[in-house]
Amino acid sequence: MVTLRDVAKAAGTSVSAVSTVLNGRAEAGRIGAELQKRIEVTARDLGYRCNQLARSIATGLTRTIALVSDAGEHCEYFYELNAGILDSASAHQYALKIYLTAHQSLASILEHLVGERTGGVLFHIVNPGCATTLMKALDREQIPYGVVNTAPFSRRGFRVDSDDSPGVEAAVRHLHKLGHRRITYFDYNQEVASIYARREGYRTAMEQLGLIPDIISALEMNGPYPELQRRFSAPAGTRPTAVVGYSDMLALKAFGHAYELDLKVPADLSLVGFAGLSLADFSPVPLSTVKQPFQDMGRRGTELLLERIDHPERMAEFHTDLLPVMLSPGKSSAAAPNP
Amino acid sequence: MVTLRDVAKAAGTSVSAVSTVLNGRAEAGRIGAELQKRIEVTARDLGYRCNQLARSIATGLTRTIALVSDAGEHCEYFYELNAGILDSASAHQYALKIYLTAHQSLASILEHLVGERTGGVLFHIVNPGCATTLMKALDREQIPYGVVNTAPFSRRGFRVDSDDSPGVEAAVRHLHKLGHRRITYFDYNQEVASIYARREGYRTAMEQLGLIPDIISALEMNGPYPELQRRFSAPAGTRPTAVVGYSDMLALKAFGHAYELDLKVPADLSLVGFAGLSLADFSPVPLSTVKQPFQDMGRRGTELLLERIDHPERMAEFHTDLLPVMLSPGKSSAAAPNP
DNA sequence: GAACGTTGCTGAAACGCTTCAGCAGAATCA
DNA sequence: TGATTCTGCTGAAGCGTTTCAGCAACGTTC
Repeated sequence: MVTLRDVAKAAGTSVSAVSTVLNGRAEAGRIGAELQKRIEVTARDLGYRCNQLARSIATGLTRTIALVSDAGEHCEYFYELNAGILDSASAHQYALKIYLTAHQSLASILEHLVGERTGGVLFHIVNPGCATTLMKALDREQIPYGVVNTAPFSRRGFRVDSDDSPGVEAAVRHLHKLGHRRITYFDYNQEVASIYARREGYRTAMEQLGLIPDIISALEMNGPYPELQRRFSAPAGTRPTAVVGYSDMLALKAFGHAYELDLKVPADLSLVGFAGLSLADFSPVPLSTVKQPFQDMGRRGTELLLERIDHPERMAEFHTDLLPVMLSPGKSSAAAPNP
Repeated sequence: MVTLRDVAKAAGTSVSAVSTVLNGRAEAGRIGAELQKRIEVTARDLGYRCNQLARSIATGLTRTIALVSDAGEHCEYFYELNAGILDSASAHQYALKIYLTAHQSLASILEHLVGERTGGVLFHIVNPGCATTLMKALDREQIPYGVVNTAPFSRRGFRVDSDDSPGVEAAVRHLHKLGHRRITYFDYNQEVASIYARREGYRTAMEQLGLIPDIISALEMNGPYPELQRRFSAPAGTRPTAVVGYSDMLALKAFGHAYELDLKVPADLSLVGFAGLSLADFSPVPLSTVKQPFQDMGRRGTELLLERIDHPERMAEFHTDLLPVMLSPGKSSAAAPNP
């Protein structure tokens, strides 16, 4: 390991001169051009690399942020969120650490977070319990944080999420424009912000269009869904001609039931999902879906976090950022069948 | 921030005594029971947390490993691999850092890896270029590494992968047992280890069963796939009755073409995929698939890495670990249609 | 009662960096 | 010419740990 001292010795100068030059603080006219050059050259020749740990303990700052997530299995958007966070973090020379509550106790996560003097924390958390415990501890340790793609769990920090309600509205209008009048909404029973937001979007749009809302809230996340089967089994004149799903996953579950009953998508039934990830593309009929900007959300969250790291006082005010979603028509939505 | 010194002062003793006790090195009979108790109590009362950075620079060891991946968008198994790695890492009190080559230059990743004195690196890399550059640098810096779910890129370290070939064999046998005789294999042209391994499994099984192999290697990863369409358009007596896909994704692409041509799955066409993640479950007809043990692979990789960290000399020998895959019958494979 | 062990604790160096006071010498100014 | 400012550089302290030599005090042994 080449240290500052090694470089200083090789360049025939002092450790502080080397540090100053290598950190680009030489511009203040403190170090002569010739010595500066000499230091840079020897540092490169020796393959010097700053020991960030030592720097961190000297400065009291670490260029590391963390993502804490309680995402369960098969979490689709994990990669996308990650990618966005990393994109922005690495642009600012920050590294990212990951903690999953499913694989580590809260206590041990906390231990790591403060033990390694993590600069700030991004939460992607569904379970309020997890979040509030950790947030309280972080407040005590003065570590900034915020949440991404979840409900706000505190009146401090910030929240970045997608603006879901208009997305579902757009989906309903899209179907309406295609001639659909019996549009069923399909979600499940969970007390999560996004469930309410999207359902609300559906209600609003249906009302404005003068249509009768029809909401199926499955009791469980995993099927089968008898209510849906019942709707699909009705005669063609009364059966829904379109289903908007809370998620791509649910839209595909609807696809499954339609398939069983030999309803053809999109000829007999149009389908619109929500999320816009791989599921939508790999459906037998590419799914029309409302795309959430997961990468952007990760990026935005990171930016807000870095801002809080630089200005801890801003933790006091709570800031919400809702990023727009976009309807992305696939092949699963088409003109309504003739009545 | 409460430091060792603060605790020492409060407990009326020396810094070294506190360090000794708090690290559990007091058992050697070096510290009296009474003082030990006193230190523990005051440390707890003051909310002391060891600054891992300082410890790392003092000991020269960091309890951090990294995952470097060049996984592109929509990478399905990223979460699973991650979860496995984290599971094992956190059991050993290690933290995990993530680097994606798509969002950061190799130089900057390297800078981070050695700058923060990362203990070891797990690669999940498809592009050989990325891997070898980084590996050479890591060798120079004496940082242990290994690859997970990719081809070996070096004769040092280790490789953990799934044992794909028997998985495809099992898939073919499964279909054969269901009466299928015209079984087409569907992959794409890419020079990747897993492509060869799985194709080989198909060839072997077909040969042993006395069947004629029929392989479609798409030129592109994204469809449409005219070859497949042609096969599916053939009359019932000559058309394949089953397709084994290189991945779940490709199996679903086949589903898509079947859907267009009104071939019913599994009545007219059986389908088996490979990977066994969310895609398989959310298909309209739950996909029969060969499940890869991504979490286990992550865990195993981490264990091997930690072993290399403790015994750097073992980097010299190359070790391969192939974990078994398992056929998981869904509803997309059934008895072959009557001829 | 001298030599030696053991027990229990402390002090200080070291890890690799940053930062700041300070010191020469040169340049500028009154 | 003496005072002041600027330029260019160094030395040392400090960040929070670990670790090890060393030192009392006491007990044991011969």
